[in-house]
Amino acid sequence: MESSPRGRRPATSREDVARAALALFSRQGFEATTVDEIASEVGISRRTFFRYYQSKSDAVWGAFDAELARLDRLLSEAPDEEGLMQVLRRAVVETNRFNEEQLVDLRLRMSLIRSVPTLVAHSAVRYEEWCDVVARFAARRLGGRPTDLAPQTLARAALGAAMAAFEEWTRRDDGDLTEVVDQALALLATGFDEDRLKGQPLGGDGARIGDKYLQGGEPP
Amino acid sequence: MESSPRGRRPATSREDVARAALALFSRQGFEATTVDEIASEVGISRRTFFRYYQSKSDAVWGAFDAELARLDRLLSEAPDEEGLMQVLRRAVVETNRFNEEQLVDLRLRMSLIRSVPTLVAHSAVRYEEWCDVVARFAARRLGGRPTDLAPQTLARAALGAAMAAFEEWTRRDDGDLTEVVDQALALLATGFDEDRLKGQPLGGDGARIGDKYLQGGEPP
DNA sequence: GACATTTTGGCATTGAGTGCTATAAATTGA
DNA sequence: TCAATTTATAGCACTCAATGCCAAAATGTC
Repeated sequence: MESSPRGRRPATSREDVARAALALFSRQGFEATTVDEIASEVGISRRTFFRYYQSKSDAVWGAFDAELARLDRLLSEAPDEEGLMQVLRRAVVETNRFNEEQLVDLRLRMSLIRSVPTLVAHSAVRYEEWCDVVARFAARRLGGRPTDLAPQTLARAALGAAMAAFEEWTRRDDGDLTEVVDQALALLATGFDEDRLKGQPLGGDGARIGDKYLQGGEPP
Repeated sequence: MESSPRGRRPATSREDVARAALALFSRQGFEATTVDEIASEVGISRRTFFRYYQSKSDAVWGAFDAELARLDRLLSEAPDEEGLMQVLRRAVVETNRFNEEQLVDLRLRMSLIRSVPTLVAHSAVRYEEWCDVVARFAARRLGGRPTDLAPQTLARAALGAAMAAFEEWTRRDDGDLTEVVDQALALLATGFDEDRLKGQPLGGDGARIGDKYLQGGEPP
């Protein structure tokens, strides 16, 4: 099947390195873990670690690239009849459907990403790639270039919604990730109109937005 | 007037350090500028630089803390009758009203922040503080805690809109910052509904949203 | 076995950031 | 004027991430 690989075989894989790194991070903390430790855990040299991941932070992001590609595909393949926000909502929810094992890992990753300052910082770089994908989609739908105000605003706002959903999901130990993501994006589509938020029913499952999104809100 | 300061006088000020740093960054680039250079430019030691700013990146953020406090005040003092998004929109626009001299600096700062990866990363940390302020406001208005999904989604989405506005303003050399910020937040309040985006008039100045926000969008 | 290819390891270097300690400069009070 | 106190600074040592460079190891090919 595979064309014969020519030179020396890799001593390990990106996956194994990420696994070892994540284990160490969760055991002794991100900052307290040095690259040397990760490297020696996997049996490679420090120098080689940096050939697998550009930075210590990058090791936390696992297969994010693949997820991005999937989001891009989902957004591109959506039928034109389906509305802008509806496609976006469905695509983002879909890319966040994981099995139990993946979810355990993801929860660990996300809790690191949102609590360790170094990783909070680094996340901005990775999330920018996510925004680019969404902005390109928005530009196709709205017209204009991906760098224009409308696509950029939509992309960054959608990112914000997704981040809020992740944070909510990470903080609470129960709850379905896809459901929270769906709620956040639905919320975004309301334009945060107070009337719609507090009372009116929303299409789709017919639930009142207020029932699901406003924990402390009393009816007017 | 001032109570007499007790010990040795500071050799410089945060403002002067920031000014020198910014000048060097703009001349030779952020990465190519070392903390030693900045320090010696201001006539202090490297060690002392880190007593003025926690990191090299922080020097780019000038008086961001003051801006945050102002936003907080504007959001707190708004009348209850004024709608959620209207208050937010007005407050964010207001905190971004600067004079010509400040705008020159700001343009430089923002162009660094959005183009230098290290600063893109660091921005996430500072922007989180901004989100906290908005989330607290949203929680007061919507009920519940600032960490709940709705306030968090609104805060992060609003941040996204503001960032998109800054990016647009920084990229184009003309254009009024407050106007672009206002447009982005108005856009957010539409919920990105395609019908509203492409045709319907919006309250306030009565302009069609499509006229202002969609450069390439043709009427349906 | 010679050769090309790919990965790895080690070394040196740069530069950010931190902890510690001594010193300089300023006010206050006797 | 001198001592005590207070605050800011300078300098040193150290850790650690990240990068460039080059030699060595491992593998397939001819």
